[in-house]
Amino acid sequence: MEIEYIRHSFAHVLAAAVKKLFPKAQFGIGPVIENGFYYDFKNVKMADQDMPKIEQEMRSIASQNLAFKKELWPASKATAHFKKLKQPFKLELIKELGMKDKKSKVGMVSTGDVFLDLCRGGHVKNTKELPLDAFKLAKVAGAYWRGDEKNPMLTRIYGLAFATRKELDQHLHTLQEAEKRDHKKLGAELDLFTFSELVGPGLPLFTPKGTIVRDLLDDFVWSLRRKHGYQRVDIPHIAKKELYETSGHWDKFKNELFRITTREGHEFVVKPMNCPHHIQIFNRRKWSFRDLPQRYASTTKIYRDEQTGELSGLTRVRSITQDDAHVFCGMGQTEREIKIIWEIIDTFYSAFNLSLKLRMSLRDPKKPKQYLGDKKNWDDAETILMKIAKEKNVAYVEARGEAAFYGPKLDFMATDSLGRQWQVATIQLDLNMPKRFNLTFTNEQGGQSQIFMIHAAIMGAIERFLSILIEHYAGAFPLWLAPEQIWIVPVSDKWNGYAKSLAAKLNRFRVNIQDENETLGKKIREGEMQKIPYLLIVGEKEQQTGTVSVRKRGKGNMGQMRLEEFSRKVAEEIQKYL
RNA sequence: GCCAGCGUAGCUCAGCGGCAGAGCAAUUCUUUCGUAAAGAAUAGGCCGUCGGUUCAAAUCCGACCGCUGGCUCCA
Repeated sequence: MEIEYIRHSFAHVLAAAVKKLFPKAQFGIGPVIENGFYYDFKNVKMADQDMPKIEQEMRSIASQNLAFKKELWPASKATAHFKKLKQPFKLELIKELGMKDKKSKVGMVSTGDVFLDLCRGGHVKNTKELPLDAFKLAKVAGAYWRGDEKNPMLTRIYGLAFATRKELDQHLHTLQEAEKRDHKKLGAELDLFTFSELVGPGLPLFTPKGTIVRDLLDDFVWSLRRKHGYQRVDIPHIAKKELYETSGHWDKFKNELFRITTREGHEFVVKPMNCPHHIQIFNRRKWSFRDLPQRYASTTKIYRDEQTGELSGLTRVRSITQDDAHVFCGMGQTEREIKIIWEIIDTFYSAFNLSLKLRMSLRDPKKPKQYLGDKKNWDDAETILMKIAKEKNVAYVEARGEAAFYGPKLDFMATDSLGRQWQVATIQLDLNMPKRFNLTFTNEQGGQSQIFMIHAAIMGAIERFLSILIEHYAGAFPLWLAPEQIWIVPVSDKWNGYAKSLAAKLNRFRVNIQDENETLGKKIREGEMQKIPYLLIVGEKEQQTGTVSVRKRGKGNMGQMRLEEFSRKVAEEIQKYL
């Protein structure tokens, strides 16, 4: 791939520039990534302001028409070379290449005479081939050597690189568009949620408008579940430590649990998950095969003590509202139940024009200690999920090591209007929790069989899903979801009375009257910026004829219409969605 | 948690050792308006918090709190 050569070559040029500007720099790795490249350095102290300097140096190096040349060196020679230059990371890499004997060779790539790097190759022939108008250093960040937090933190410089200037501009434009749609910004502008320093980081507070949207989303999920025999249950937000010791969460996530010690010294945990509570509801009595499946759903908050550095807007929070459901069934019912959930997921996401891709999240067979239970259970569960995906004839990517600690998952990835992918819904098949909690039912033969448990979240977390929706729609929610659907805008306050009478007639919708003392133009501008789906402009003409002038969001003036007709059309438009 | 950057009015930001500033928003008054910003006046500040340097700190230094972008983590 030509573009990969370009990006990789730029990484080397970046390293060469850093070597010149920071003689003490130690070099990590410099791979190609989506849209560009990065290179990791130690002993490089810099900030965003220093980037033009480095960029300039890169241009000056690249314009010297330096050839990229790969040679094979004996590992011992390369080791000696990097030892002399005090490059511990390169030495570690050579060691890790697993040289079998002394004759083993490693690749060394030179950029003219300015830089020599351990590298497998894949460059353009000469720096003169590099499109100097199509690259840009993007940002500086910290990154652990080899991605391990026990290792030293290096300075990572990210760069963007494309084959042409046009592609770079296009990408920069997309980034700009994404910034405009940033849910943190729109959330404040549209007054959907807020944070308080007194409440704490990662704990979003939802305003009246934001709460309307949350409730509508949750109602939608529930309307789909109810059709399939789900029952709502309600649970407390804390439980004794022992519940999580039994479930295995205590061992696995001890550090991320919010804990409470009562005045009598008992230890409680703020729930980080709902399954153990749902399990206790299921376990209140003995079940027969005739009673199964039992399907319990709760939309409820869970709390996880995420590290502060991981928190971000609504995407990653400490108080998470899950639309969580658990199905308790016999082995023979799992397939049907999973297909039902899958159908709900398809219906739900198509309502938002979000297309879904499937990820099969399986265990990493190399790390059995990370998972509960025995191999046979895991093999069974993974086989069932793969069989269903095959029957549905849906392509999927297999993600080894992405399973939950209690079972494999079908994870659904949504692609938004900017082409970005987000993990959303999840279906998890779990044979391990039922075992740990000893969940059984009486089968047709009168014996006891093990319960199979399915964890299902349609939105996943409402906070996160809302952030995706805000960015997907750039804040312009579809009519059924808009917290304010209609604004009635009197031309002047002489018509406030007429506006009031209209509002009363439209009270099945979410309507507001803009009767403050402002010019019409100002109020329309406000309405457009608040992304209100319909503005009804009313003045003398409208009052005399009993009509409204309809202005549709983004479309401008649609002309006059009888109120009844408008009302009917809006009702129809809402109906289309649900 | 780690690395880097940033915290000044409700919002967006200027000021960067010597009296705390602008636009928008808010309030009051004027205006009564026909499809994306009417005009005037008023009010609004522990310059994130605590400590240090200095005759003097929003400004320089340190710690903490918070935010942003990465890294690590993510049931």
